[in-house]
Amino acid sequence: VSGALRDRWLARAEHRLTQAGLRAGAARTAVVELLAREGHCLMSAQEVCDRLRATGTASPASVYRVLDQLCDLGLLHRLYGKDGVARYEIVDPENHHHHLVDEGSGEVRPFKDEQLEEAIEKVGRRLGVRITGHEVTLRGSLERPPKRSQG
Amino acid sequence: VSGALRDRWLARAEHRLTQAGLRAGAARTAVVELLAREGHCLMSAQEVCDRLRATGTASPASVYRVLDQLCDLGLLHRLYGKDGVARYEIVDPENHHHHLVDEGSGEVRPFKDEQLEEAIEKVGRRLGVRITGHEVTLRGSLERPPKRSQG
DNA sequence: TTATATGCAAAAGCTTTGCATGGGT
DNA sequence: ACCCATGCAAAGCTTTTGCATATAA
Repeated sequence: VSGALRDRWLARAEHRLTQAGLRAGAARTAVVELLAREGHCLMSAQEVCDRLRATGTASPASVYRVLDQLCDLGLLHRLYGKDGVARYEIVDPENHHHHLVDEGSGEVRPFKDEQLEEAIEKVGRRLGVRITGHEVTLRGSLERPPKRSQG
Repeated sequence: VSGALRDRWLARAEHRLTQAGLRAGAARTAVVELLAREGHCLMSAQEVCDRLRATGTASPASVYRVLDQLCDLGLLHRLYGKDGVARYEIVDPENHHHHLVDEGSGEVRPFKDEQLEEAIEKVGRRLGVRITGHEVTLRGSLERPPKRSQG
C-alpha cells in the first residue's frame, strides 16, 4: 500500500538475494518488483504469471523458481487457502497480519490484532514451547448489519 | 482415541449421510469406518487410499468422492499443510483443537486451549464480525529443555 | 425399479524439472 | 570465465471426471 512499505521490502529482498549469491535477471526482477507493489496479501503463482505474461517478462517456470527462492530466504510466506492453491505474501515484520475469510464470497480481508498476538504468546508458554511462527484464519459473514425491513 | 468419540462421530456421520439421500456402499463404509477410528488428526487422501488398498475395499476415486461428501456435510474438515496436500480430520465439537508443528521434524501435535478460543471470540467482536470458524497453526521447536552438559 | 455408488482410465490443474541457451558480475 | 538465470517442453503429483456397470433402498 504505502510506498514506504514497498520500498522497504524491495530493498531488503534485493539485498538478501545478492547476499545469497543469486543474480538479477529479467524474470526475477519483474517478479520481485511486482510483489513489492502488490504482494502484500495472498497472491497466487498463477496471478503472478498472468500479470507478467502481459509484458512477457517472466515465464511460469521462472515465476515458480523465484517464488521458491524468496520463500527459502524468508522474504515470502507461502500459504494454502481452501482451494489448495499456494498463495504468497511479502514478509514484513511491521505488517504482520492474519486473515478473515467471508463465508459467502470467499473474499479475504487481512487484519491486525495485538491482543491476539499476546494470546498466542501465552498459549506457547502454556504449552511449554517457544513459538517461532503462527497463522490464524478466521471465517465469518462480512455482511453489514441488516437494515430494518426496507427491501 | 476413546471409543466414545469414535462411535459418536460414526453414528452422526451415518445419520447425516442417510438423511442426505446417500447410500452406503462398500467403499463409503470402509472410508467412514477408517476415519471414525483414525481420522482425528490430519489424514491425507493418499493415506486413506493406502490403508484401504490393502483390503481392496475402496478405489482412489471413491475415496476422494466420499471425502468430498463428508466435507460438504460438515462431517470432515479439510486443511492444507505446508506441502499443499489436503488433509482431513473428523469434525467433533467436543474435540475442537488446533495444531502445533515442530519446525525441525514437521511433526504435528494437536492441542486445546480454552483461553485461545476466548481470545478469538474477542477478536471477532473487535472486528465486528460473527466468527463461524477459525483455524490456528503454531510453529515451534518441540525439543525438550537442554540438559546441563550431560552428553 | 430407480437413483446412487463404484472402479477404471483418462483428464485436469498446479508445480517441478531436464536441458540447452542466454546473461550477470 | 564461471556460474546463475531463463524458457520451453516434458514430467510429476494430487485430485477430478466420464462412463459403463453394480448395487442399495
